[in-house]
Amino acid sequence: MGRGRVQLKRIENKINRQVTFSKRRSGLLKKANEISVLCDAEVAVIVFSNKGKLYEYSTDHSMDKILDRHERYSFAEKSLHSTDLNSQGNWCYEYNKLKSRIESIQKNQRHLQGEQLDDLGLKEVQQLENQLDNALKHVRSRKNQLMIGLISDLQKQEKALQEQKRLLEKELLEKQALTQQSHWEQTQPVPSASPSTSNFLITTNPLTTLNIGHSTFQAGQSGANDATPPEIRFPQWMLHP
Amino acid sequence: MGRGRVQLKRIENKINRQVTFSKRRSGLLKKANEISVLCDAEVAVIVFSNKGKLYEYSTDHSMDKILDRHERYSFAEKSLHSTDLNSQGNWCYEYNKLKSRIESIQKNQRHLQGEQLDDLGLKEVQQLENQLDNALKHVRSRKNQLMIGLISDLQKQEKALQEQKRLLEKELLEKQALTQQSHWEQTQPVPSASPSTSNFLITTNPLTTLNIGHSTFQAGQSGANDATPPEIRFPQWMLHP
DNA sequence: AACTATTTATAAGA
DNA sequence: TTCTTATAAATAGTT
Repeated sequence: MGRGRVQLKRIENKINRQVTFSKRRSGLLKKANEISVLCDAEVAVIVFSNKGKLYEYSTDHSMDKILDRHERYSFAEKSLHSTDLNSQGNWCYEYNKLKSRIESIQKNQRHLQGEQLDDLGLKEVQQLENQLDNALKHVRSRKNQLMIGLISDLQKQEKALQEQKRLLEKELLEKQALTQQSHWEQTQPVPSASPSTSNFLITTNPLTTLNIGHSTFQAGQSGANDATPPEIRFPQWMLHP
Repeated sequence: MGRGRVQLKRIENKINRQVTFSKRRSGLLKKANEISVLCDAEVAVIVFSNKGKLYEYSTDHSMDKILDRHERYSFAEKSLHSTDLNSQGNWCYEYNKLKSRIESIQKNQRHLQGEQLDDLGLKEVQQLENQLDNALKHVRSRKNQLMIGLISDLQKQEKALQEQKRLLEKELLEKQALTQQSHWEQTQPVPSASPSTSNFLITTNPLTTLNIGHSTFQAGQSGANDATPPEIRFPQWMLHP
């Protein structure tokens, strides 16, 4: 449909493929809706782009219902796993279903970790490579985001520290002035504690707050950092990229 | 698409509806296959007729894989299933144990696919990056291995073909010689058929064997290629890396 | 994202 | 169901 007969094989030009995907995807979903409405059928369509994005259509927006029905329908080949376990009823059936599911997931996961690749063909390996490449892009983007966040936090912290330093210096000057004054006037050997102390507490506050913020940000990391002193420093990897 | 504009509403005439269903169903599945092949997408289509009969298509015949991926992608409704089953004793306990195990594996898997990265901290993201990088290396190595194997096969094939060609040429020369001889001597108007034919069969053998290997490699693609001639060629992606 | 020349899909008819 | 055919839709290539 269009200017030129279409070959049923992968479109190699990336741009073209993407454009065709977009057009045909909407066409497919439209047709799915049409047959569903016109013929009173229950339809589910799931499409993953080669970049891993999901697009879907389902009659009445009830994807789960349809997938459930599908699962129930393909109930034929299930006896294979649960033959000798049939005596215990469907709990056992469900249990073994989960078990085989775990196996299949784990197999997939091993592939994603670059293990157990011998049972994959060329096409599958190619797909896997694309998938991993894509995942890596996402992960690096997330890492970048986190690093930018950390840098911004540190910059705020730096600013707060400078402000704190400024206030302390100011306080020190005042104190010196007072001391000199008292020395001169021979009165008030102890400087008044209340204003200066309250000042100190206030200026300390931002630092504490920032540390809290920082640890919140790091919360997901691991429990192994518990012993780390509240010292501000860059992680190793940040210093050696 | 046909004689008359189509109204997007249920076709009331039963026969008509049935016929339209049949036609559009095959159209839908065809288009699903097309977008899957053309755009390298993973597609699943499930259709239940209003009489409850199931029709389906899935890329590479791996419906379960795609449905799993879909479920992983949209994982909101999980608690729904496990809550009402809590009351049934220790089968249920084991069951739920497996279930939570699946969830944890799937979470990890999502990370390996570059999804759901928001709940990861910097250190974890870093680890993930390394892991993926590593996996990618392994996958590429395996890919390389497969490609080298394929190339070596093709080279053998080439060699066999050249040998075949050589024999055919030789045979042709002999035949010509015989013809000339017979022409000259006015005897043996038909050249002896038996040795040349048996030679031909023997030399054809390697080609057939290699084609079997090749089609095994392509097996995952689709059933629509049946009409493709047994031509020897590289997959497109191999020519444009 | 729009625009067409074409190819495809398919509604109606047989 | 299947085939044919007129016509509506989809879409490949282009802008």
